[in-house]
Amino acid sequence: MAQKPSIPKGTRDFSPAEVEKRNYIINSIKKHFKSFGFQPIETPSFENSDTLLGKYGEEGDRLIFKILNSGDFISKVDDVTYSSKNSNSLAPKISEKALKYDLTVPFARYVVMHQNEIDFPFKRYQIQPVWRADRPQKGRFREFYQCDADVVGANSLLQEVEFVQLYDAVFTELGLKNCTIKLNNRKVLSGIAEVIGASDLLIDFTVALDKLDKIGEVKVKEEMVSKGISANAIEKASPLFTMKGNSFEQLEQLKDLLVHSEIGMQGVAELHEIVSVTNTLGLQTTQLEIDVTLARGLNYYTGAIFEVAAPEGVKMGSIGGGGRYDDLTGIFGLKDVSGVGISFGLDRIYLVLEELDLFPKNIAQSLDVLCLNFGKEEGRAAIALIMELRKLGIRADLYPTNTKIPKQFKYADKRNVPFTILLGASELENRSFVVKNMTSGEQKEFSLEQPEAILELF
RNA sequence: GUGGUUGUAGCUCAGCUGGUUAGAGCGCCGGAUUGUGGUUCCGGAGGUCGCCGGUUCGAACCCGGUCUUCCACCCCA
Repeated sequence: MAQKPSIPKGTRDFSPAEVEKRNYIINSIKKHFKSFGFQPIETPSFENSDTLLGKYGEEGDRLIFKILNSGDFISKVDDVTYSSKNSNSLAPKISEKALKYDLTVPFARYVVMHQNEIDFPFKRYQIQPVWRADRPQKGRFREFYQCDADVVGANSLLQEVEFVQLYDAVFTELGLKNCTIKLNNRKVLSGIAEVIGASDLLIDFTVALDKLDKIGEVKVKEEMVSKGISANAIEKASPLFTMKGNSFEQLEQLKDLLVHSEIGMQGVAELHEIVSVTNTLGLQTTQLEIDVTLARGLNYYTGAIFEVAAPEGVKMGSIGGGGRYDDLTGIFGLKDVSGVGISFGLDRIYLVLEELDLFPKNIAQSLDVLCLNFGKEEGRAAIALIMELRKLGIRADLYPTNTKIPKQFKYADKRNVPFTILLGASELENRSFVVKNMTSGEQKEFSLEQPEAILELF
C-alpha cells in the first residue's frame, strides 16, 4: 500500500533553484574565508555523546539529538534503570552517540586530537550541517548549516578586528547592506555583575539584560528581581538601561560604572581597542555597535561576543554570531589555547536575501544554450555541435527527443535558457545552425565549421 | 519542554449556523499552430478536504488524539 511520504519536522528538501542560491551564498562566504587565510576542515556528523553533552548548558543538552545504540541495546540496561522510567538515567545507557549541535565544540575536540600536527596559530573554516531538537519556527530548523571561521592559538585582539572585517566583506558582497555587527565583552558583563554585587548571578543577570530591546526596561527589572537580584544591585546597574551615544561615548559611560572592577576595565579596554582599530580601517556596508545587553554563548565565551543583526525592518533572528573562548580546549585536556571565531547562519541569510530580493537574477540559469531536436540526422549533427560548445565552456544541452517544436521552445523558456539553437534539415544541408536569442527573438546563422563564432553572443 | 495556531487540486486560496455530484485563479496536459516559445481562444486531467477515531440521519465544517506549519516562551544560526 502506497504511503504518503513525508520528511521530519524542521527539515527541508532543496530543489535546483534553492541549491543554486544556497551555493551562491556558500561560495561567497568560502571565498572570503580563504582570502582571510582560513583553511577548511570537516568533522563527523555525529560525535561521542560525552564530547557534546555538558558543553552547552542544561538547555543545550536537551536540544542535542541522541542516537540510539545499535544491536539489542535495551537488554543491556540494568533492571533498576529500566524500570525507573527516568529518561536522564536511561538515555546514557542506550545512547552513546549524538548529532553535532554546532561546529565549535567538535572543532575544539579536533584541535586537541590533532594538536601535534597543527601549526599554531591555526585558522580554520568549516561549512557543515548541525542539528538541534528545537521546536521549528521561521528561520529555525532542526537541521541547518553553520559556516564557521575560528582562530586558535593567538590571543591578539587583531583577530577580533579581522572577524569584523570578514563579516563586512561577506555581507557587502552579498549586497546585504546595513547589517549591524553587535559587539560586547564577557569581561564587561562580569565586571558589571561584580560592581553591583551580583557576581554569583551573572548568567541570570545577563540573560535578563539581553532582553532589554525586546521586552523593555520594566520587564527586565522584574525578571531580575524574580531571579533573586537585589533592588540595590539593579539600581546600581541602571546606567546600562540608558546607555546612549556612539561606541566611544558608551565606552566612557562604562568606564565610570566599572572603575572599581579590574576585569570590567579590562573588558572596556578590549572593546576600545577593537572599535578604534576598526574605525581606522573603516567598514564598507556594515555598522559595528557596542551593545552591552548582548549576552550569547556565555557557557564558553570569555572575551568578545559578536552577533549580527539583519538590516532594520527584516524580521529575523541573528544571522551570525561568535566570540572569544579562552579555554574551550581545556575541557578536552589542552590548556591555555585561546580561540576566537564567528559563524554565518546560511539558512537565515538565505531567507533575508530572498525577502529583500537580493539574489542575482541569472542564478536561475542552469543552461546557456538548448539545441532543439528536429529528427534523427539533425540530432546527430546537434550532439556533435553541443559537444564542441561544451568544450568552449558553454553550458549546452540537446533536447533529447524529436517532439514538436513549440513544446521544445516552451521547455527552453521554463529552463530560463537565454539562447536556443535550431539545426533542422535546411541548416544541415547548408552546414549551418541558427541561434535564437530567447529574450529579443533575434536569430543569427552560424557555420557548423566554426561553432566558436557564437561566443560573440555571450 | 510549555501555551497557542495552521492544514481543502502541483501552487495561492474560496467553501455561509453541519445538508446532494467540494469550487476559483495560476500551473499542468491536449487542440487552434507537423520549423518558432512568451500573448490569445477552446477543451481536458487532477481531491482518501493532513491522518486516525468519535458525535450525528448526514462532517471539509463539531469533539478527541496525532502529524505538520507558523507564533509566543525557553533557547538560538
